[in-house]
Amino acid sequence: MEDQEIRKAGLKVTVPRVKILELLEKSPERHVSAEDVYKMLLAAGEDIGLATVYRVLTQFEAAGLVEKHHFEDGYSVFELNTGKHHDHIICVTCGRVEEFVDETIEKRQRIIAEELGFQISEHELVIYGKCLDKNCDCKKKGD
Amino acid sequence: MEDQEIRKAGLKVTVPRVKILELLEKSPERHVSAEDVYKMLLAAGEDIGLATVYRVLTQFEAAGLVEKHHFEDGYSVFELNTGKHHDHIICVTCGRVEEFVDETIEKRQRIIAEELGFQISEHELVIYGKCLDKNCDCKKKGD
DNA sequence: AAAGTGAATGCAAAAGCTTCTCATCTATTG
DNA sequence: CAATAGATGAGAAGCTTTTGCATTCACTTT
Repeated sequence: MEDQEIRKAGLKVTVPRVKILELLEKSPERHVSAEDVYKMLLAAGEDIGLATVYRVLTQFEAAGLVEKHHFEDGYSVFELNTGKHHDHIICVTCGRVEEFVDETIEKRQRIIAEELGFQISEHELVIYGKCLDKNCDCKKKGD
Repeated sequence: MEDQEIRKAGLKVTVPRVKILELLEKSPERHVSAEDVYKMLLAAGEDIGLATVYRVLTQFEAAGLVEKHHFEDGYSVFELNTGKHHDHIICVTCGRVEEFVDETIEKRQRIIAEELGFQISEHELVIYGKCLDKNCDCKKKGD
C-alpha cells in the first residue's frame, strides 16, 4: 500500500507522509492545495504542521507521486499522479475541475515545439469557462 | 498615442500610466513582471512606486490593454494585448518566451469544452522545453 | 486662469502563500 | 536497543502582491 510507494521514493515511512498520501487517494476532490490538505488533516484529528505538508508534497512531486499545477488563483494545487497525462478545464463559477486528454492537441504541440526548435519537457493547458449543464453543482447551489 | 488608449479605458491620463504603457510598447521583452516594469522605470529615472505599477497593470488588464499570465515561476507576467490570442512556449534553460497560434488546437479546445458542457471564457496553454537551436541566446551565452 | 473635487500616487504596513531555521523527535540500520 | 541520518513542528522569514492613508494631481467648473 502507501508504505511501499513512499519507500520506493527513497523516503522514510512516517506518519505525515502516509496520512497525506492516503488523503490524496481518498479525497473526493482530486485537486487540492497545501492548505486544503492541512485543513483536512486537522479535521481528521492529525497533528501535522503546514510546513510539513508543503515539504511532503514537494517531495512527492519530486518523486513523481503527485503533480503540481498553477491555476489562475495564484496558489498551487496538487493531485495524485495517475501516470496518464491530462489537461484541465475549470468552471470559473463553481471551481469544479474536469480532466481531459486530446491526442490531436498533444500531437500539434509536439509539431509546434519541433518547428520552433524546442524539446518539450512538459506543458500545461487550462481552459476556463462556465458550466452549462444543470447537473453542475454550481447550478444547483445557485452561486 | 498612449493618452487616447488610457482615456478610452476610462482612466485619468497620469504620468505613471503613460510611462508604463510606453514602456510596454517599447520594451524588447514583451513579457515582463511588475518588478521588471518597476526596475525599468527606475532605470529610466522615473520615480514611480511599485504599488502604483501593480495598480496600473491591474487596471490595464481590466481595461483589456494588457494580458496577465501565470507561468511556472510563481509570479505574474504582463504583456501588451495585441488583440490576437496566442499561446506560449518557454525555454526552461534561458527563459526565452515564444508565442504561437495553432488553429487546430483552438478548434479542439472549443469541441472539448462543448462536449464537457462548458462555455469557454479563456484558456492558457504553456509549453515548457529546451531550445535546441544554436541561435538561441542561451546556447551562445552557455548558461 | 484659478479653484474645487474626486481620483491617483507613494510609502509603509500588511496580507497571502511558501520556504527556511533549528531544536526536538523518529524511522531505520547494525 | 543504541546510533544516526533524516523528519517534524512551530515560528520566523521571504516573496509577490495588496491595502491604508496622507498628499498630490488631473480634469471640470467658474
